[in-house]
Amino acid sequence: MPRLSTEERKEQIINEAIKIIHEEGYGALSIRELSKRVGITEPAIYRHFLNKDDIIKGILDRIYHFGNHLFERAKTKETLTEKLKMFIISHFEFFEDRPEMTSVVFSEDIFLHNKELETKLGELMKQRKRMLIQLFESAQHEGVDIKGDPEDISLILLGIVRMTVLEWRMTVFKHPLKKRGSKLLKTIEGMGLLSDGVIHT
Amino acid sequence: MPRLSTEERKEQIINEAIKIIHEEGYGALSIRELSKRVGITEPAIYRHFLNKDDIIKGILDRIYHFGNHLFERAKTKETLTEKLKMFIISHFEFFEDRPEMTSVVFSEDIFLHNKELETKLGELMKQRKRMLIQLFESAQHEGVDIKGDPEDISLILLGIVRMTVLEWRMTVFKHPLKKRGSKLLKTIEGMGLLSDGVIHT
DNA sequence: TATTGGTTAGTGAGTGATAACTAATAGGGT
DNA sequence: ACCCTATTAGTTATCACTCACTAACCAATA
Repeated sequence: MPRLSTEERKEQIINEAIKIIHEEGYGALSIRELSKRVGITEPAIYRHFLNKDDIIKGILDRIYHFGNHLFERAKTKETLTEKLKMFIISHFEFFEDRPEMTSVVFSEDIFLHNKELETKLGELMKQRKRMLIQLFESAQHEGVDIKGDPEDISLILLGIVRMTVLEWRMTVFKHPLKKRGSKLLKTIEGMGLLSDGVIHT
Repeated sequence: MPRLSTEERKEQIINEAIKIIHEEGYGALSIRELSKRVGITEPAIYRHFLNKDDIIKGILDRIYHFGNHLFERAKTKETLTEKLKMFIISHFEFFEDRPEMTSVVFSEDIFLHNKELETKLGELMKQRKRMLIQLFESAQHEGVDIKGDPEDISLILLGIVRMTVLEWRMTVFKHPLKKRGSKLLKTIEGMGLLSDGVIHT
């Protein structure tokens, strides 16, 4: 077996870590099992990561970076409603493509009992919310009338995304998530939760 | 120290288990630590529970039983909106009184890699959703016009509750949850998400 | 006196991490 | 083109420790 560069190996290790968490739970994520799957020995893992928590940090980084991609994608759209819809649907697409990631996202307790990891997770959640709020505020700047506190609406939207993904996960990824999400979006729109409001000119 | 009855001891063990999960995470929930906190030895724990999973089952049972209480309380209200509001606010009250429980609720991954526990968690989530749907349907029966699929609206409401509690937890339980929830409910009402709709007579 | 809730002492299996050492690789000087 | 050297990616062997769980025995209670 050929030697890999640190970058390649790091990617591989994080991939396998995510898979283990998904398939057998965080409790089963041991350096032993991880090294077995990667195909190198335990100490070799420590060539690439300081310790176990450092690996978890790597996983969180991935989610964080995806957030930026999400935001850029949402901003390409014209109206506020379209931006929000893109933001939400992108989430569903992300998880539909990477179901393993749901296991990580719904294992928050992993992160909450280590200060460094907790901070990182907090930043991640704030990032998502800030993005949404920013979408609202820049629309407001352009004269769109938002009914309701952007902070509240952001929380509501994020809650909906989370719950939908959780439900999908609990039903063992049966129905297509994106389809379920689209139906939900229609319901939301029908109720007037997603609308561009009145434009003041 | 007087010997306790099984019922009392079981309660005590579950209480301490929840506390450990809350304070140090599920990873720190060991029979050793648990017995130390309860004030008995490790094997004594096994006099009251079959194994570790059996203790977790006990925790899930508590959440389940609270659900029934929740539902009864919601049904005392007159209109659909009031019922839904009561359902939501009761959740916030529950968690505000028992912040430790948030740690359990957001540690789903504990339950998801053991078939029996996974089933129990699935039932729990279905229970909550069935309750909401039932509220919608009995209102529909009385002629109230619901805009949107009750299934979808239920998911949205549950998502909102979860996200609000998660946010509260992430901010280290700072702001009063019930107050935050009330404000959120107003936003929701203002947006028309919670309304009794048109009554057909 | 029988049952129940407790004890002490011990099991095998698995944990994250480290010390000591080696094979592979990339780059610069001749 | 060739060797030499520093660095990097890997190895084997082992550490000290924790895990869930059990057998055997004992004392308090009903």
